Amino acid sequence: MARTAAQNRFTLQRDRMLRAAAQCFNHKGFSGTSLKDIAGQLGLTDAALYYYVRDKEELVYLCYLKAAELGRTALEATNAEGGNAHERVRRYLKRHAQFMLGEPGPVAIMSEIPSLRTEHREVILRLSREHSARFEALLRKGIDEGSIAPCDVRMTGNAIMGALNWIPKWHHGDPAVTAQVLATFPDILSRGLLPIAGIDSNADSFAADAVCGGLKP
Amino acid sequence: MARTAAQNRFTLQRDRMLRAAAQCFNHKGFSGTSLKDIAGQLGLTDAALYYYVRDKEELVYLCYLKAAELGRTALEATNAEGGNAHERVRRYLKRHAQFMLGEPGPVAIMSEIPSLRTEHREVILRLSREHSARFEALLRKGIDEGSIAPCDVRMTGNAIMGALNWIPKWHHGDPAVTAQVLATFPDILSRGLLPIAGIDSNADSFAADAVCGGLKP
DNA sequence: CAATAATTTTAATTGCGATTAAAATAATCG
DNA sequence: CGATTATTTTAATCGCAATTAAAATTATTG
Repeated sequence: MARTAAQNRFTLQRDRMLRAAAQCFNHKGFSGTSLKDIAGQLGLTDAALYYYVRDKEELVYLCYLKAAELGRTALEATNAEGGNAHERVRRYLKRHAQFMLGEPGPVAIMSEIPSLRTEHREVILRLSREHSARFEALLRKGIDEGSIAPCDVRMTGNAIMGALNWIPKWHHGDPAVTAQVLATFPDILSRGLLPIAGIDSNADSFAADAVCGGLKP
Repeated sequence: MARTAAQNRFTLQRDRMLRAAAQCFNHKGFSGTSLKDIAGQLGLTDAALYYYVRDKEELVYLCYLKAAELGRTALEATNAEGGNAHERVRRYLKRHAQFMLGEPGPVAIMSEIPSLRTEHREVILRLSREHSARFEALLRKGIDEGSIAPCDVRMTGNAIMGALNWIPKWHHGDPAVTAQVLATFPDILSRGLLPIAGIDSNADSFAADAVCGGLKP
């Protein structure tokens, strides 16, 4: 249980590594960053990274794992605070964005999931699906209680998560922009969920639902 | 002006190449796809690709260029059809998604812009910014005419584009899902733009606007 | 059909980035 | 301090995917 000082240092240093890696991936693109680049950011030599990870694939895996856990944490923390579903969605979005852009981050965009080795890929995909499922459950709760307008929760979830996950693509670390994002994004993304008195929601979507039947992403 | 048959075949074959490349990139990730993979899809040898492009970087550039032009085309075509801004946004989203998932596509997710060579990167970024600007102008028009609720057009644009651009990430070619996406996405993404009688929009965002002042994508 | 141009392949080459092994340095601990 | 452990570096190696050159094939055209 009690971690030795060494174990702590190891974990801490590895986490610095993951942040450096994420930053490089987002700045220079995945194929454009070498282990040397990442090591360079930390004032180290590329070979030093192998003390912390088996290989580059594991490095990527750990980056993605961290990103996934961060999302889960954001949602759990928000749910723990209570409130109606619409409010929760809003607060979750803000918290998740805060994590991505601020302290625990930066977080790497998961553009290379397919090249993870099978076991790792499956872990990430499972976490990813679980997170989606929990978010969809929250949407459903909102629909039941009336704080969220009826909608196709899977597609709506995908849309919102997509917008959220894309943030690191155009956000380049400017603190003013960070503040702006945190101030506006949660509202922008949750606004479309509000029930509108007198409008029976998106009728089109329901028609499509009826026509298409079950889906299977 | 009149293109010879040969020129036509060349362009056609190159376009098949771009589609194969985009599909590979999205399926296997960028770092996971070799020229051999792309050539394989076309029943060719890797070396054959060099008849069509100078190098791999140019291949990626052309993929991205196509993706960018496709977005511009979708928006222009929609604007040409007229209608109020909210309706246009909705139709544009549908058309763009249609392009990405259907005929002219598939389209490659632009995850490797940073590793394009400078001139190419600048072309793509310029097109990208121009497209954002045009979309934001459409939002502004909607706000003026009252079909869209007042909002931070830059952030709202980013959010909507993010959700749109993320689609190829989780869409794996199932026709039923494609239909579902086209039927629901445009509504989901444009719903949040509707003015709501009795609600003076997202006051938070405006407060933030006042505080932050200018931003710099 | 001959000749020229267009397209693809075969067979090297090449270079870079990931990886490894062994040595060197720094930290920790009895 | 001496010894052991933790961390990093130096210096190779290694493999793979990109690239190239020349030859072979296929299409076009006068």
